[in-house]
Amino acid sequence: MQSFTEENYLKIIYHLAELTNNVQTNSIAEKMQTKPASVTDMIKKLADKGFVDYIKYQGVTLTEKGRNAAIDIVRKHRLWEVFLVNKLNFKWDEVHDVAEELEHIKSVDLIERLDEFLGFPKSDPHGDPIPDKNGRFAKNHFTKLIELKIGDSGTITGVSQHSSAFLKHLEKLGLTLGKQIQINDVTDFDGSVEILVADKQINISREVAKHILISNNGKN
Amino acid sequence: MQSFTEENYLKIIYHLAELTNNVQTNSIAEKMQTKPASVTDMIKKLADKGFVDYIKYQGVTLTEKGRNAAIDIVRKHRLWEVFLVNKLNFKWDEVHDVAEELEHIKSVDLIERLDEFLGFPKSDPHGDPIPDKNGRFAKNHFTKLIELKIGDSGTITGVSQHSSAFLKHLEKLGLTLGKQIQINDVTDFDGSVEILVADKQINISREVAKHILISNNGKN
DNA sequence: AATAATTTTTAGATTTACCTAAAAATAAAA
DNA sequence: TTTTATTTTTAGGTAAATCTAAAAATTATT
Ligand SMILES: [Mn+2]
Ligand SMILES: [Mn+2]
Ligand SMILES: [Mn+2]
Ligand SMILES: [Mn+2]
Repeated sequence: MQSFTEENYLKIIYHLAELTNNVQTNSIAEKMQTKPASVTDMIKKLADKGFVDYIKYQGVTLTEKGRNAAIDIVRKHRLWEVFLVNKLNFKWDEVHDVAEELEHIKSVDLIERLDEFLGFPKSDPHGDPIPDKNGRFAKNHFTKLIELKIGDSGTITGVSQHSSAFLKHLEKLGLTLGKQIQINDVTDFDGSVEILVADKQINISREVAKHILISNNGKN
Repeated sequence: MQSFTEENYLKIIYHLAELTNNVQTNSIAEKMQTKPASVTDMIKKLADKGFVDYIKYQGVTLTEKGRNAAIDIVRKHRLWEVFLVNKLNFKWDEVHDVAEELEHIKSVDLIERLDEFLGFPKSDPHGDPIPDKNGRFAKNHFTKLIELKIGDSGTITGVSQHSSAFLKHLEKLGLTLGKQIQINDVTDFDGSVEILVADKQINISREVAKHILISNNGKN
């Protein structure tokens, strides 16, 4: 059984490993909002417990056991987010912090019943896939909106930024999950993108376009 | 903001204070499954923070602030128990341990929305009253089944023992909340009680009868 | 009132998760 | 290939919550 803190480390290592196989001490420290020295301490402990493989100065990788533990926490986090949005009427920008706490509740039974209660959802309110009880899930294969060309179209199916500020902004622009969009123009000056959504033409900044994920996109 | 541990101390002191106004160090230690020396340490801290009044060797009493904090935790615990039983189909004997964890999730918004989602329940699966968001609740005024006389009748509206073993036993006997019962006889030999429930005559031990709470009882 | 039993507190340690400052290793630049 | 910069680790320490053993206070019993 892992502590609250160990679970947070595992989850963060897991997410960082999605970007780079070998995860650096400093990246973990940044995400954990702690100091590199503390991370080294914890890494040693996680290695002792068999959750990570660790070579001094070479960063860490999750073991099978570590990855499973991490995926289990991700599963809980996302299921709770679905619960908060679908059952308790939270907005998608309000759920992350509460889910950060709920994900640590230890009861296999609880999470399986919750999954059932929610109708075995496949993705969370931000479009992220929810692992099943065996840890399996389809890896999303989205294109960033910023990478689309003029004339391309598709459906908003995810976001790669979960901050409340960003999500509220999208909401205001009407850019929510499931919405159909089309690229009309890309501004030379600042890289902002003109898109068509719900029959309206709007302009979004490059920064915003970077974090919107599109699927099912018909290239021009 | 209180820590997980502080919250548990406050809740336990609150429950003990329902029995005796001045709560002893040893009773707290027993309930917390810790040592008296640890309790003394924590009591000092809680006193510093203004949650309890404390005089050396004289035990503790909750301050207004401490009582409010404790009631808030009790409210969360009981609401989560209702959720687990009514929405996730847990049995009444399976919910306590999970609720012990869930009660520490810190989000006022969450618990108010949960309350609403559940339809503002007035009591939990064990018949215990649920404080409203202002901490107000009707204090139950039940009679222990053991105190009834032959011929008395009433409705099972609570239990004063929450162990899984006890609750499972009641379930098997058909002695669940809302059931109508009548006292038919009390055995001289062992103090066991003959009761009528759902047209069936059953015998329950003195120990069981002590922990069943009856309301609305028509005396003979 | 004196003695014994119980309860409670202090003293001193331990464990977990942190921290700062300095040393060591690795990577990048000159 | 040195030198410099960055990353990572070690060393030593702190705060929270716990523990054991022993001392002190309170309560109960003779
Ligand atoms: Mn989230
Ligand atoms: Mn999410
Ligand atoms: Mn309970
Ligand atoms: Mn209960």
